[in-house]
Amino acid sequence: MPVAEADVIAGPDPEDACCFVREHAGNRLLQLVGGCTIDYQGRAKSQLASGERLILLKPDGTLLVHSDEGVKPVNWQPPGTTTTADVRELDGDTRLIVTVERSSPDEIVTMAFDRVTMACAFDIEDWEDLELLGTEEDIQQLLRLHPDLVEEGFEPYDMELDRRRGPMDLYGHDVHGTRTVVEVKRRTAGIEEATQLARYVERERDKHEEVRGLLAAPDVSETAHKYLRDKDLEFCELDLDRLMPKVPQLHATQETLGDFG
Amino acid sequence: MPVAEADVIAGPDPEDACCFVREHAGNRLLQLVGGCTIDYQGRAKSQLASGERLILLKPDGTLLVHSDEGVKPVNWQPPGTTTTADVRELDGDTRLIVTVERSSPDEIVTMAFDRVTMACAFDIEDWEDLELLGTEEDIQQLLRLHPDLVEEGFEPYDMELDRRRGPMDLYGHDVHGTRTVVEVKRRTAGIEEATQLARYVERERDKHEEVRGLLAAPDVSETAHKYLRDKDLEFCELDLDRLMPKVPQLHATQETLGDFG
DNA sequence: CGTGCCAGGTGCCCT
DNA sequence: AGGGCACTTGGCACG
Repeated sequence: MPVAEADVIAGPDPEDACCFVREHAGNRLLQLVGGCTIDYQGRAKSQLASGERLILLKPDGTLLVHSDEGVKPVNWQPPGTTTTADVRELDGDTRLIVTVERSSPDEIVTMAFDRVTMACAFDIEDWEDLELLGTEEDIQQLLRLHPDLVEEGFEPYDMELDRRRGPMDLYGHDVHGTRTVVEVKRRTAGIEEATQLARYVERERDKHEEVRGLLAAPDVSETAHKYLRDKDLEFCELDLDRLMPKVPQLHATQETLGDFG
Repeated sequence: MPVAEADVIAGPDPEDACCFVREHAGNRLLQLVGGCTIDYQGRAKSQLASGERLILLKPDGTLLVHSDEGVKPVNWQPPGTTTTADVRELDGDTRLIVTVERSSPDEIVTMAFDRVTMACAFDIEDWEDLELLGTEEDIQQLLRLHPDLVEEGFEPYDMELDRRRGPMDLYGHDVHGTRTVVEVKRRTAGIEEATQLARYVERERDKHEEVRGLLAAPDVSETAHKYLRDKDLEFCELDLDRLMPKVPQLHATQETLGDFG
């Protein structure tokens, strides 16, 4: 297996940096570190005065501009962009100008460097997909398998491949045979989640005599709880500490089933 | 001004890489490129089989793990983490293990490298704040200044420093003196945005005789439009192409005002 | 493609 | 710290 070497150049002049970008953009994972101004125009518009940043250009056309703080890039562009590098005279200096643009929506990010500290490029190949456990989907499926964790006697309909019933997470009937809509959340439910449940239940109440609505979440905000009571809906506390440990088995079971399906 | 040089080492062995991480983590912007497995345990849980990735560790404790595609990091941690580097025997190989953890919530990301292609560290200092134009806040303020763009004769209350009236974007009365709540959106409004307006208006209708509700957005989904009609609410189309160009003046005006305030 | 909705969402501001 | 909400949200699945 060939070890892809990293090309690194320290403190290149604008011309060298420009060639470097042209050579590797859209091809390898390209990095630029240096002082630059950044302008963005597209869905919104932004300007960023000169400062030192790390620029990442992925082979798929993704742009990321990171400052020294925080998770979110200070500027970015989604995959599918095209990159241009040029050298221009600006304020009597020769500068590297890198633009990254895309269409629909039309957007452009322009980076004007007053100094390039480092440029490097390398191949990274990643064939693996992230396996994520503990999503809302996981919790839903657990509750489908163990409906008593929602409420004693609750029995969900099988909506596996029948989304025509609607976007409800769980739909079934309670111990008294009353239709019951359940909206599942993996974290503290707020007013927005309560509203979402209310909307689903309202639709069902238009069609049927009596419909209960349950918001199943590890916690609920006070405002949301009040809203639920106003709308004749209920909160159902989920004990994530008990549920989460069951998730790995669930995934294991599904892999096994996959062998047959 | 001292030019911060980048420290770069290519293909370090695990021990060297370990020292490098210990030396720079939490101090400079640290990068690792190489093949690794990644495990995350915290609010959820994830596993990622061995593949080549770019790891970024910012001085503020932010962790970013990027693969070769997409805007979102495949794993991450927000600022405030602590980093540990160790060398361990695993499957008969000596491997670099880097862990990044934090508390409240308790979370840990563990990276086990089977190869480090490159490690580098450098200082980037960025004192500048992004100036973003065309946010929802901008559009709100424009409409406050030019209420006729919402509707002929609309007059908003001055809620500048009085949030007690509620979280409504705009609140005023129309040409007939009828109370009118306006929810502003910068992009196509969907069912969620319609629901949000409905919630605000419902509260006001509980307190007052007659209240109109306007969803002001560049567009609205069909479902949302229907929902608005059902709830006796209205859609108000915003012409962003006409509004956006006015935003720069708005910001300029506010800077000027800032000189006096 | 539009529309809805989850996300380990993140970040901001307010109480 | 809790809570509501915008975000150049991004990403996916479905009609």
